[in-house]
Amino acid sequence: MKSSKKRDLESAGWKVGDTQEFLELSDAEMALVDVRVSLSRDLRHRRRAKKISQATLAKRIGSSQSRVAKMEAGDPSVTIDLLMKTLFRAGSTPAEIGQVIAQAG
Amino acid sequence: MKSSKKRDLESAGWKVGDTQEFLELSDAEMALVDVRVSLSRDLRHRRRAKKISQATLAKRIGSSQSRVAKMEAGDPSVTIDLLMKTLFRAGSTPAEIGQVIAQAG
DNA sequence: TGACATTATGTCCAATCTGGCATAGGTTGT
DNA sequence: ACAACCTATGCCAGATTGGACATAATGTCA
Repeated sequence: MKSSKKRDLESAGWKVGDTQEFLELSDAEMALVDVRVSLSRDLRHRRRAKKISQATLAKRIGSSQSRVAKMEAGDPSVTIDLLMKTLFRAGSTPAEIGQVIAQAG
Repeated sequence: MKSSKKRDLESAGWKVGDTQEFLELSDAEMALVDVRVSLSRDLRHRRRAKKISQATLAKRIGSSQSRVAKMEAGDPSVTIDLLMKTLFRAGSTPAEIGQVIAQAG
């Protein structure tokens, strides 16, 4: 595990702790985090490409600015289900989302 | 919406009701269901390819037979997060999962 | 048919999630 | 510096989820 990735996870709000404790994040769980982070970034890129604020996007998709912020931050309180639902609502296709996931990690 | 798809959703436990009520399932929500169903089928195919029972898989990934059954059935109580976590635990790669999602629908 | 394995369905409840609110922090333009 | 806008963070109540258990339904083989 590269320490840069550990910093990424920590800064995103994941309880990582020291190296020992870090091992409790199984491979599967880390892969899930990678997927979540990839979808988060995609959402942010797409919103910025449309040049709209988090608040505007939130209103359009029936959520709140704070939750959009957490989605884009890859916050642990955000599920992949919510991210994918949001991306679909924002117009993404299964092919695009699949592509993002295929390149996660 | 093809009535065959409506039957599929109903038989999978989704509250669909009549046509009017059915419209409440937005495009985004239906896309999500498609993703869920695709991942469900992939999980079942992979388990059968390994020739192991739901109970055996459940034990290996730290879940229960009933939940594995619900995962494979695309039950509404199963999230995409759980399906992806299960697939990762079973050895799938992001590329494989992304491919499945890209072809959902 | 009977015995056994496998899968499906229903329910429960602790844990997790989500929209919303409040507010803090940050950025931009004047 | 100020105002206006945008983003981040903390929190909460109501809703959803997931492992577990029981049990029903289905499948398989002799």
